[in-house]
Amino acid sequence: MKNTLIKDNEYETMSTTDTEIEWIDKRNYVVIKPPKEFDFRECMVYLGRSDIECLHRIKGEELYKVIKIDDQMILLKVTSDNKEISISFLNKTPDKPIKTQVVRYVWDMFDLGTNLSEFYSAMKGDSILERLTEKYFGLRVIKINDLFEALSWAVIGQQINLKFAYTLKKRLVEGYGEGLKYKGEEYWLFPKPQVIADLDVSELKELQFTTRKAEYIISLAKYMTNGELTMEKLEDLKSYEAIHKRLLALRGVGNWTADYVIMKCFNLDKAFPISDVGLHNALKNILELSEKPSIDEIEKMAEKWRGWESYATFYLWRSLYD
DNA sequence: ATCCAGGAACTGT
DNA sequence: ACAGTTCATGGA
Repeated sequence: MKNTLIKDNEYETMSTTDTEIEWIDKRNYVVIKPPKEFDFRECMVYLGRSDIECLHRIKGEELYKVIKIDDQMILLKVTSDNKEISISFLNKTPDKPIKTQVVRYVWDMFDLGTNLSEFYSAMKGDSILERLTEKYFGLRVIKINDLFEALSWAVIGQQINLKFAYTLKKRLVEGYGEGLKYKGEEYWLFPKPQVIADLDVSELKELQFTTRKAEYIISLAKYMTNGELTMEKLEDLKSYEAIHKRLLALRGVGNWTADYVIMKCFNLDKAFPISDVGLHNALKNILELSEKPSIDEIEKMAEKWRGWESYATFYLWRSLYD
């Protein structure tokens, strides 16, 4: 992580694996320069899809979220006019090394390193996606930087309606996560696997988790705390296929969960939760079908999406919130 | 009341 | 390999 200070009030750059992040340190806030294919409002529509989401708060066009870096709870307010993304530090102004990590966090959360123009040109001529890429121009896959959170959230969402899924997540977060109070409101972090690993199934059943969901999440937490399952180990596998196979070996993780997690935690845009009911409903609506399309039919439609299945899925999900 | 929900494991063939 | 069954509870 090298930072080159150029001049006061000019962008300094931070290199990532594939791009450079341009940003400015303004003391109690920082400014990031996003790529031109970025629309903050479109991303906020997705972020605002549940009114009981507990891991961030939306007020008007402002996103509030607490994150933890180097053992410090940092409450962020994120806003953007699409030319700049501004990140304000509300509860404390961190030092420079922490700020660089916050910049990376927000950069990754909005998947700003992906070249969306490539996606858009690949979708030209596609009967479904071309229209969506125009309609939702600048929408980016909202990532989850915590593998355990992504896995747990996917397990929670298995075979139950989304509203109840959010209720379960809220109970888990407020029961076992760390919170920060600021101006009368609470902000939460997703629980650490170390905490969940020591729970008994009965403790999660009290929150109305089913026995299976409780078993899955506790065993995933154990794998993560004993080091069998880490982000680093998965990244070392490199390919989508290898990571997918590794995730499938975990109890409670099937095809849908593996693809969902890869989509939310990795920069592998071919992850494709093809069995997803939301995806099916989006296609049914857009194509004005009387029944949801079959997997075979979706595979046929998705031939043109090859390499961009995650983004195609995400744009279809977005269409559910119009 | 009935059906389904951002599925996955288990069982039997 | 593949299809059918079970899990389990809330929401519309």
